[in-house]
Amino acid sequence: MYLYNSATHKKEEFVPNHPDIVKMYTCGPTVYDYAHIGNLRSYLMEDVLEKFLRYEGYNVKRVMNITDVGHLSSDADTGEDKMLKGAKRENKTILDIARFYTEAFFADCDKLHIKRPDVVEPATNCIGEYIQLITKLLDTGYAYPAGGNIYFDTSKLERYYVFNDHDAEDLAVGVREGVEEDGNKRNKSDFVLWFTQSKFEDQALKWDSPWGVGYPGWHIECSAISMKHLGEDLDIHCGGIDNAFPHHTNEIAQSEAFLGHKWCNWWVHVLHLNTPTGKMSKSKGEKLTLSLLLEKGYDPLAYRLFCLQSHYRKSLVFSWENLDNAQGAYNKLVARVASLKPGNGEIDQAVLDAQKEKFRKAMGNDLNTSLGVTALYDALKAPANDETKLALLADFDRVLGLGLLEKAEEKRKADATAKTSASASGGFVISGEGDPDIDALVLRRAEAKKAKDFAEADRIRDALKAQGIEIVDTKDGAVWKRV
RNA sequence: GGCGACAUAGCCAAGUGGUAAGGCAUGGGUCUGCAAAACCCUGAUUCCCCGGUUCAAAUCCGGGUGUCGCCUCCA
Repeated sequence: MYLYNSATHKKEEFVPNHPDIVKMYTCGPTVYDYAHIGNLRSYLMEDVLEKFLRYEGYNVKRVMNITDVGHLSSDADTGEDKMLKGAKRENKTILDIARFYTEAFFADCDKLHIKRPDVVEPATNCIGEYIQLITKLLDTGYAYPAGGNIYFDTSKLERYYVFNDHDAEDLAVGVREGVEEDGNKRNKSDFVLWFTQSKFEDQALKWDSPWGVGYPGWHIECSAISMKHLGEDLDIHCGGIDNAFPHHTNEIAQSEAFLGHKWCNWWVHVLHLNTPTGKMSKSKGEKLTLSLLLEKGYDPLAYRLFCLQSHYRKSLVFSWENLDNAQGAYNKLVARVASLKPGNGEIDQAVLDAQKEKFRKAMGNDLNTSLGVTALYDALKAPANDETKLALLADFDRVLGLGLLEKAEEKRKADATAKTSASASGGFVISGEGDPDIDALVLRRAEAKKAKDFAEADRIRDALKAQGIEIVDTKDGAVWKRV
């Protein structure tokens, strides 16, 4: 497959270091609050990448960290730590909070059909590894102590700004409010590997180290956790675009200084989901969590479709109108799949192969998920029997993860249940929950219709609608449901 | 201020030099007492702007403009 590499700014043919395995690392969530759907977009697109690699026959080992140290006590993040404060009042420890939001994160992932990585490692599990890494960097002269902290010396590297042509002089330190230049640094771009002088007054988690009691810097966890589980090299490192600098830049600096050789070949960055007014994480309005989408009646998989219709390297604007579009498209897709009849003839191998090739080509071109979704529609329109179409849909869904066959099966079952629970009266069938009062009204409306008293029929329909009950006529009778 | 990405219909988008896929929405039709659902039909003389190369440019080159991101918390 061809995959865009942020490190070279080019689409390149993907070739893993070892033919038998693809080593993949993902920067995981900071678990101090619920993830918003913009966070989840990144994990969703990375999930598609992993699934496509598997689809192409690769063995994938994927590792994800959980950031549960370093940021939790920060007050810099405007008001976002309210939940943490609230939880503190409830006598929960930071680790309880981390556990709670880690579980919430994976619960969201489940709903979006995002596969759990093979290894999930909390940052607080690997203090020994960080110390080992930092010790070697100090021994080899890549790191230095200053003001109680250990810093990485970026001037020791031939090339520090690997993603962009930054110039140290151009970096505007202090552009953001609350960020002050650290006088201990030898170079503007140096960064902290180990803190003993806490930036935050109430840093709750601390560990002993050769340099004093403290806690690790922001970047060291990803390098150490990756090496712990994937060894000295890495095929693909993923994350949101905001991580490219400085987080990933610093990871490369410390990892390659430690290893003495090239570390990771492919850097995959997912662009942001924005609101019409700007960046999601800073939006002032309601926090867009997956739970909120569910409360409003959206299917999480409609959100997945919404993401898949766009491309991971393009920023995407979220609006309720856009999500409505996606939900409508998803419902139609499920309905069309549900109307296919299984066991309808033999699979047509020629059609199957031709359609699969189109899908592979689309997805293999830097994960063109928009064309991947088009392949679903092409499969539904293919000149073949239903058995072939179902086989294609099942095949593509291994990567797209839209759960189309499962949803279609649910829909078929629900329709069948409604039919069997229908009560018949004089040949007129009423489907619903079986409420006798409502059934009686529906029947009265049917009789009014039969007598061509449409005014009365519409009156009953409107009256029920006022109670939140909708009647839909079918050729066998009427179906009512609460909306 | 510096660096980077992106710009195609109301919206999401495909497109990698040969005359603008697909999806959603809209509008029209069939069906229905009406409605809903379903099905059929429907849309860009043009791809942010201005130049250039070419027989031919959404695609290549140059110059603008706009939007978004990063510049030590961020997916």
